[in-house]
Amino acid sequence: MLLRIDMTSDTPIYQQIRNEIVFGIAKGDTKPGDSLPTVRQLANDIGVNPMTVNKAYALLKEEGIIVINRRSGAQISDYGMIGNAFDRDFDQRLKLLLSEACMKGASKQDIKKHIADLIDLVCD
Amino acid sequence: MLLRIDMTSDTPIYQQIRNEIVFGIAKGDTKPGDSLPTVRQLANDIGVNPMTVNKAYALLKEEGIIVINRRSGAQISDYGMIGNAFDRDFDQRLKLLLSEACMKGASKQDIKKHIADLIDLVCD
DNA sequence: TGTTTGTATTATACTATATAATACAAACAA
DNA sequence: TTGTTTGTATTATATAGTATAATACAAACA
Repeated sequence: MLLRIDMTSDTPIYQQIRNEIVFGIAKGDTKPGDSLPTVRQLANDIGVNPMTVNKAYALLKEEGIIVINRRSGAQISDYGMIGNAFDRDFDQRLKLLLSEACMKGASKQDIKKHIADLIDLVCD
Repeated sequence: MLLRIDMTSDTPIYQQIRNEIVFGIAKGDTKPGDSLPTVRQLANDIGVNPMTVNKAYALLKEEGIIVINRRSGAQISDYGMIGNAFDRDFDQRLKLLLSEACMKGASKQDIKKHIADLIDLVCD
């Protein structure tokens, strides 16, 4: 479990941890049933406070992305069951991205092409 | 100039103001050369402190989206000249969205279709 | 000259983030 | 049972971001 964390980023560390795990799942590197490192282990690897990792795990748990057994630690859940992929928050963030690209002069075709390329990069 | 601001949102107000203006430009409601309300006027309309609006304007100016003449106020700049629409930050945010959709079980085709629909909604 | 503009300054309050040091109940191995 | 590891709760502290508030000032223009 190697997570790329940028300490200088505006994005909070616990959020980055959560995102990196999402990336791993989407790419297929991490699959349902796979175990995550313990809170203390991951905190030690990254070099942050255990409570920061705990916050990331709590967030993932709340989202239904992982399940936590007190002893065996955290495992990737059956994330296919979570619900609608395109909820309001998702659409809001997506609309903002599309608008920014549009505003900067990218054509609709440019955007679609660019996204199609990225999908193959990040999705399994 | 009607901006929809959500006071209960986690997104900072100055950020929401900036985003709403971006939406307006992408959709074609606001065009290069168009004037924005004065800092005090917009602050009064929305019901926030003038310095909050000023922060949004300063951000838009830094991004090259508006130009500011001390007397005549803020105007939409020729945003086509800003640079590459797909910079590192843009791709990072886009990858996260695509990964989340993938993780939740959406197929690549689903995602492309959904995005194609949204593009027509938000872009001119 | 006088008014409006964006902007700078200073102060205050609140919240989020992160670290730190403990502590505790649950789960399991011995 | 006993002992260890797990996630988690608690409390305290420090820092930074956000927002408001009250002024003040230089630039632009009628």
